[in-house]
Amino acid sequence: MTRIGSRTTGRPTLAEVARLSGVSPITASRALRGISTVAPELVEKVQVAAASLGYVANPAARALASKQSQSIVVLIPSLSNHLFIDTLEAIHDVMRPRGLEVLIGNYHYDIAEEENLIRNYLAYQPRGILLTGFDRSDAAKQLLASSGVPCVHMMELGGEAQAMSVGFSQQQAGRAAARHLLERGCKRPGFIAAQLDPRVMQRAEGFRQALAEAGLNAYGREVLAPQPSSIELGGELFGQMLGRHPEVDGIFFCNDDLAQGAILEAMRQGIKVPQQVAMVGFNDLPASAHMVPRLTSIRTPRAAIGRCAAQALLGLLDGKRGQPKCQDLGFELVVRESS
Amino acid sequence: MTRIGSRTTGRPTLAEVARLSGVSPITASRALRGISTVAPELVEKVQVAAASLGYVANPAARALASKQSQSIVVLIPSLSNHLFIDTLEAIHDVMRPRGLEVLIGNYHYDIAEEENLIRNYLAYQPRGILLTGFDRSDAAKQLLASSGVPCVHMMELGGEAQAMSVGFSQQQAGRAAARHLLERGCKRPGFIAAQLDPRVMQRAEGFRQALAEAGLNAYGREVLAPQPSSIELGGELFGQMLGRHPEVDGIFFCNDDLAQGAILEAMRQGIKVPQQVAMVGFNDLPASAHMVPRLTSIRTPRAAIGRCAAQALLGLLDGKRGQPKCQDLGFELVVRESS
DNA sequence: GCAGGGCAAGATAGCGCTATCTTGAAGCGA
DNA sequence: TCGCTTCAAGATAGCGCTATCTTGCCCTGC
Repeated sequence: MTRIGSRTTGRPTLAEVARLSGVSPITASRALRGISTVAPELVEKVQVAAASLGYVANPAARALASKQSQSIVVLIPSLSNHLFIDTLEAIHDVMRPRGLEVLIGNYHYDIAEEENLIRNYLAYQPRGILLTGFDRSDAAKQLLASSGVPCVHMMELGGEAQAMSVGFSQQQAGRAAARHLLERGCKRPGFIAAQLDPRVMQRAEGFRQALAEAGLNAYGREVLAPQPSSIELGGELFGQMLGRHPEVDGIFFCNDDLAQGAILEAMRQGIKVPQQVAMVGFNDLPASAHMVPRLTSIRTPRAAIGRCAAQALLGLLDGKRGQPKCQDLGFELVVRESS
Repeated sequence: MTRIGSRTTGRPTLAEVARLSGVSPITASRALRGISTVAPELVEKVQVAAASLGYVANPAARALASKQSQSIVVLIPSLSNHLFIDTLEAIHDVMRPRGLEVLIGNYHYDIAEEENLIRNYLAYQPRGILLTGFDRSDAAKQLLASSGVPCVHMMELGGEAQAMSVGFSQQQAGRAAARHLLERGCKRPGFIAAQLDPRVMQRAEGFRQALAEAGLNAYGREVLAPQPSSIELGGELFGQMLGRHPEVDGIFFCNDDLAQGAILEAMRQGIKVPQQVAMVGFNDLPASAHMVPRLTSIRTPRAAIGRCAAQALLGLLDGKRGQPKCQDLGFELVVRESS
């Protein structure tokens, strides 16, 4: 009879599996972990016993004994933004089949909150950490470095010399947008951005560079807002742009939702896109291809970044050598009706 | 000197905190957990020591010793759908300040996968589980029941007698949409749906009931597709509706993205909304208020459901009695230009 | 035939915490 | 003053696993 009221949980333990299959607990442990030194017929017996008891190993005990959890941590700056969802799902798709739990930390674009999350999540002894970009507090970097937990950086490239990164050049993407507008004959291009996180500012920098190279005033027509980007804000900022710079004939938006809001606002105001103002978005969100007019956008490999970053991390865990430090997955200008 | 190469992790332990503050480990443990039987000056000393060492308790050890993790599990059918993001964020906002980790399980609308996730997540000995709806395998229900882990069901109401639920009546929402179309003078209303999960079908049922009560053929004009809903699919299904039932003069969409796709498709085809076809969406997603025409929709309390469900679960954990079994948070018909 | 190597299986000893029991000093009334 | 309760603090004993060391068997080869 089971002892009721003891400190036990009622869940079957490895010891019970071992007893049922007539081996020692350590052999049962090895059998279930697929360690090859166990005889095939014992493995079979143990698996049958485990299945019949509905045994699932206690992750806490496992983590404590082995000094390693089966979890990996992903730190992202926002969940409400559709962007990171695709990346997260791809990460899940890679990690779960390997039995790794994905712990998600959302730091709401707040460096201090990120540092805090890192401190707390390191206590879980994760197998690895996936980070967004390179912009974090020195204390956070210090924590990560001294923990020895493998890290992969997503979205941006470069960063610290030793850092592993999977992403694309935000700056080049900004340049590509500018060049496209110029090629389409825009003489007075403008830039609308929100959130103003480091990646947005890199795109802005690329955009400005390309304008400067074309002999235009790089900072001529910009409307920047610190709040999170949204369709609603896109309409507003577009209105502000028209008020301040009525001559604008092409706009690059740092995110598609802003551009979508602007397209809808333009329709309300009877402004013709692209005849009066061309528009180029960023990220190629699902709605963009269906706007009227369909939105030209820079498609970013969000899912691929998640997948490759996850795989790179697994590579680090398996001790694979010779992995590239820096994976540039590029981006793609998808030209549609709005430009 | 610390022993290198031993089985230890290098992270500071409770024992070190205790040594540094001159108390026993158990007293340090109690001090850090805020257990009131420790003298204030000792608490202070322990906290100072912990801070100076950068001590963060090992969750695995804590979970193993106490038979309880500091995590709660949320099972949702999809992440890519914007719907559950709002709910998830609200749950996080309630749980994290209480020091609870949120483990997210996405079962991709697959009952078998959900059962599997439940089996695996129960091994974490979570403090509680938040579930989506009531539609799951008997084995899953059995697992949950015998685990004794408190559960709260989100999105739908009712279900099993003992179950705690926070949501709204999907059926009533479907009725409300139908009644609104009828009030607006629609004589030949139709219904477009995708995904066809249980909640969608409940809305369909409510919609049909209201039509029947008005003396109309309840199943007259329906276009149902099993694949996930999306803007693109909305345009397609709208096209199918027009092909099969050209007389349709008002459509209820089971999700806003379908309606958005239909509005955009209507614009392309030169079909006037609402003059030729009125449209009513569901969920009031962010873009809906900005469509041209602005989309009438049924606003669902997604964030509130997450928040209330999380609070209800905390209530169960704290052993609060007399909580309502069933919290109906209602919904709101937001009438805009499309109807 | 026997020493030695190889290797499957088991015994042992924790991992870093907390539940529970024990101790001892202080407080209090008779 | 004494015996009682009260309660802060500590000692002890695991939680359920796995790393590591040990055992003992079998197979070689000379």
